[in-house]
Amino acid sequence: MSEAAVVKPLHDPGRRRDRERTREDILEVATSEFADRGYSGARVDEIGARTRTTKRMIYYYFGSKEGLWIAVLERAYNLVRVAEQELHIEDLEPREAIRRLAELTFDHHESHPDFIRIVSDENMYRAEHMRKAGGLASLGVPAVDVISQILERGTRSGVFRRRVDAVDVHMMISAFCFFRVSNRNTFGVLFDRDLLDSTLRGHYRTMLGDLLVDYLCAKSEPLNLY
Amino acid sequence: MSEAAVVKPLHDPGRRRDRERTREDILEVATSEFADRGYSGARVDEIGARTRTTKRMIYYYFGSKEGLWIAVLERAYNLVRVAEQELHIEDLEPREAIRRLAELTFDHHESHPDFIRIVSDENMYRAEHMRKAGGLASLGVPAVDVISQILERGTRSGVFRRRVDAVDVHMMISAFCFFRVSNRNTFGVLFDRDLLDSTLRGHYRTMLGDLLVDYLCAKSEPLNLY
Amino acid sequence: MSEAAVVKPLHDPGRRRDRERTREDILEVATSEFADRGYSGARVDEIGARTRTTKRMIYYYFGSKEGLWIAVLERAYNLVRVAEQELHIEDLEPREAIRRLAELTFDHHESHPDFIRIVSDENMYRAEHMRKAGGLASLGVPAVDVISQILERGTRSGVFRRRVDAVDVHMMISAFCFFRVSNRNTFGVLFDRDLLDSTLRGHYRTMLGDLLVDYLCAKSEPLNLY
Amino acid sequence: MSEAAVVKPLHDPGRRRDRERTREDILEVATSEFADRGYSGARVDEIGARTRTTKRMIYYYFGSKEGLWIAVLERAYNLVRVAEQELHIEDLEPREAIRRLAELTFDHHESHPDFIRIVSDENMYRAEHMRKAGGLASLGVPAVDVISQILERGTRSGVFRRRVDAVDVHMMISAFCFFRVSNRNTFGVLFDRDLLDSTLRGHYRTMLGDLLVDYLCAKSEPLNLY
DNA sequence: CATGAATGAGTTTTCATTCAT
DNA sequence: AATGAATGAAAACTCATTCAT
Repeated sequence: MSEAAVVKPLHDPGRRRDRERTREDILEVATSEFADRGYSGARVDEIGARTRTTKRMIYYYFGSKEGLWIAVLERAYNLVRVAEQELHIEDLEPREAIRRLAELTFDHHESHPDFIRIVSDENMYRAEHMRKAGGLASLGVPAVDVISQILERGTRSGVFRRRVDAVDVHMMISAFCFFRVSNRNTFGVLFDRDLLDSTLRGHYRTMLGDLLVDYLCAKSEPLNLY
Repeated sequence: MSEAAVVKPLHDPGRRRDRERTREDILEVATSEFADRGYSGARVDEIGARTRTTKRMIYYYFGSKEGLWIAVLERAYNLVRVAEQELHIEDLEPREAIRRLAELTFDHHESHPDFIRIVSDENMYRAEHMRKAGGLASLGVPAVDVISQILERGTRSGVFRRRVDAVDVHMMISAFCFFRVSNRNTFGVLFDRDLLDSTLRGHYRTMLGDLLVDYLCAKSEPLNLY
Repeated sequence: MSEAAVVKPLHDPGRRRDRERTREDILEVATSEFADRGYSGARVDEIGARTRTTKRMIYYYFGSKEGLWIAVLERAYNLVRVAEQELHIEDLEPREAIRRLAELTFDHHESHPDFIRIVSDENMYRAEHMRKAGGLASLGVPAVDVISQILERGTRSGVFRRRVDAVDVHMMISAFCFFRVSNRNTFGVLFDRDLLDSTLRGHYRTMLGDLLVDYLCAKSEPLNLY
Repeated sequence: MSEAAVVKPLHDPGRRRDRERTREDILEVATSEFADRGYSGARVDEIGARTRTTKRMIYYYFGSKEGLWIAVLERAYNLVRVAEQELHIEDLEPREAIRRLAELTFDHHESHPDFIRIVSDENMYRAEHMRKAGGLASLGVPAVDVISQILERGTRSGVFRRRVDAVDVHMMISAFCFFRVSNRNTFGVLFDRDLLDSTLRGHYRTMLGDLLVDYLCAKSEPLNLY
């Protein structure tokens, strides 16, 4: 079908334009399209076509395809941050707390494959857009602080005998959860196992907790990161 | 620079043509270019220009950009398989064997960032090209067999008390090693830590071994995968 | 001459853009170019260059070379239909009516060699594009109805004694008129006669009428088509 | 599939090469391919691939795609000429003779659609290749001579009262027979009738004879061609 | 603010043909 | 004479972006 053939009832001129609604509409469509085809593979035309308005508005609001991608990235990370803040594990026993934290990450990754795909692709661009964005630098610090507190409590109480760095714990959790989603497809072909098979969900969720707890509780030399 | 400005002896008339050499030359350049810019972002023109021959030969030998990508994927995975076959850990103590295996994977991922980027991008395409390729299905089985043997020995000797599945062990190792490279950039921005910092190399290499050994040696319920 | 050397005001900024004018402009140029070189031989570049706008607009409005060809076909047949509707022969004596109808067809074919060439080429493609087009199926029915009425009147009045099918009469007329134009060149080489020689025009025009009238007025067995 | 991937057992080096067999093999394949896709649409690669030998031999024997097309044209017309020479109608009653001649043409066109398609396409090129070929000029004369003799006998005997030119009779026959095959597809779409439907074959074959006989037997003014 | 039309610069792919033994 | 590898030029098509009201 030719480009010119696209005829779409544009939004009702009699209804008050809502900038925020239009922006949000575009961002939602763009997130889905970028996640589906990657930054380079996504088409501005296609995003525009799936929007309530037209392609022209993308340039109106975001300036360029890159500007749209950056806005999508910022929005995606902010949604994660909001989710993290809903976790309340201050009073849990340290081993249980680390399990709950890991499970939250596990669940969030599973339920946000679009986010994983966008982050994956941003890594293909060596995070250059995140660096441009500003406001994303050190966005992970609060999450690490939560881990630090758990580790501190566990160490004080003696259940965590290994000396570990909170960022590294976060990395272990992320690696496990991220890989399971991001590499699902190639892993499936190579090993004939679908890591997202719903019957395996509990298995992997428990495994992650065990992995962390076993590691943290084992005795180790004092940590010397650098 | 315009294409026309490139002055290059198109082929050496005095040298015997060699299908395999030409193909391999193209594959090497394509691997690097695809890794650098992704499938969609890479340019056939550019790949051709960096080759001993011309863009035209890409179509002569591989038919299309997609055909070239598939050939690159097949070659990349076969190089991994060859590396795996050089590992000889039959006689090592089980805990030491699993550490050595993990370290091999760790080292290979670190020294082949191109491979990681290509696999990442193939996951963006939901491994559709790998499925088309044929010959890549179940390519991972031999690697899993090695793990199975280590686990069996460790279980028999009593050092491994946890019942685990070999594919899952492979997944843990891969997730750790893959994520460290694939997500280096976004992780760096969010947590201000370069996972590939050379001074941290030993730290993470040891961490992976500890993680696995702690997990495998801990006592567990009998495994029931499904 | 290289494309780059063509200096052309790409569009007149002072004049209102007009979808229909642009489309029609492209269709006219395309008709001429397709007729001249055939579907496969015509060049999108060349069509674009002869247009008020650029090659890009061909894709904007018609999506592909094939889409343009289909649009050209539809337009060409619709022009024929319009011409047919201007014929008013209801009150003529049947033999005279059939002559006038044949002469209209004769004249139209002679004055629209582009149309003949395009139809010839579409037959090379087994009319696949016409089938895709839709809207062209049974487009000939009105023309056949006109013939049916003449035949009916002629039969009733007794001047047409042969029982004939209207579609077949149309076929005879078309075959004669079409061949004269479509096969002019090979016929000229083989028989050293130019069927379109202007001094022969009246000769062939009369011949067609005679052929039909002689046939229709001759006595025949009852028609049994199938 | 890439070009390079074509692996075909070339002809047996131990068997004596037969130039003529190879040429004829190529010509047959080329005729079929040219008829199927037209001159411009046919691919030298594809013709080569369907041959016993390789594409390279086409250039070896025919010099170019155009050279091959010319050779195909010459061969096609020579096959027609051979067929015409098998007709023996010297002793038939003139009306019967003209019917038999027309039927021979009718049958030949029906059974050689490849020939019709090639001639159609050559007309798209304004017979430029036939003019280059040489040996095809006035190739039709013998066929016209046969008609001249029939007309002469019919006129002498008084059954043909119309004064007609032999070339024109040939044209009428050709137009009818050629159109039925060449325009089968577009006619089918426009009028929902397949002119080559086998149940209509006798109908059209008889119609052509009637058309000619009615015309030739009708009384006319003296012929004055120019 | 909003928008339909338009577009320059690439990008993949194709094709007849030639090279070099 | 025969052939496998190679190729320059051009072709169709795509894409993010801007024009002009």
